[in-house]
Amino acid sequence: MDDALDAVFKALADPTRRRILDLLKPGPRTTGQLCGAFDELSRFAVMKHLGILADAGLVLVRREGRKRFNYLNTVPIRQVYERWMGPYAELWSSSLLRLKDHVEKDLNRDDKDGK
Amino acid sequence: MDDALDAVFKALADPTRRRILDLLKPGPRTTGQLCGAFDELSRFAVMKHLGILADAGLVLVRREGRKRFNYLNTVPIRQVYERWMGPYAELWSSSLLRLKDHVEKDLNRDDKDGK
DNA sequence: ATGATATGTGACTAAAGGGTAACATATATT
DNA sequence: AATATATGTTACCCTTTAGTCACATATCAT
Repeated sequence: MDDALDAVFKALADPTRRRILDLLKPGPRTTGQLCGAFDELSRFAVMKHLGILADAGLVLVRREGRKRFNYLNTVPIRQVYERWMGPYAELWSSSLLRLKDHVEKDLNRDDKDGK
Repeated sequence: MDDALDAVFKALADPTRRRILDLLKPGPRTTGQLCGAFDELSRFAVMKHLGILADAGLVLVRREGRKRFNYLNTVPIRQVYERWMGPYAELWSSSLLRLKDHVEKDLNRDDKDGK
């Protein structure tokens, strides 16, 4: 039981990896630059996270000499979004409005029951 | 080191939970209905997953008698999307185009080096 | 009330994954 | 060639978590 975006979700599950993506948001950074941003972590921990992000396709890598530039790739994030926001879902607004109605009905029920 | 959406990402990390969200996409389902869709899993495993999804705010719950209706809430997913697709990121197209250029440069370099 | 249905809880097990330390390779610079 | 810099690898520890079993509670129908 496993879907295509599994690696992406697993990658996004860790806060350190999300912070890495935050750091890559303005533009590419080398591995060393990223390590510098994590004083509390070993260099290798950061590299491991970068590897997981790269396997998931969230980070694209370009090597230049002894430097490795890491790029944020937002395509998988867009796919995540579309998975549950796509056309087959109930419309966001109508869905929430309907739940709001239900909850209000519930509150009324609770009031009547004196809970 | 922990951000506001931590529970959401943790919740999305498991394929069973993503399947549950898929099942809720067309509309609300009761817990029992969801259990029926997972022959290979114990009923309690499904309930545990629903609890995690509810804690993350991805599933909203309305109780009616002995039934519990589970609703998909897409708001956190939209927040995930906006975190890295927002205005401070490099534009999706330009970012990818720039990387494409870099990769092509890389390929040329490799060719020259005869790798 | 009583049985059937639907959901909630406590304790435990086993695998996955984040962390470090020590070691290895590759590239630039002098 | 020799040193410093930047990145890659192997082996191990420990916490987290997905899973089960057994038991408990609440609601509907007769």
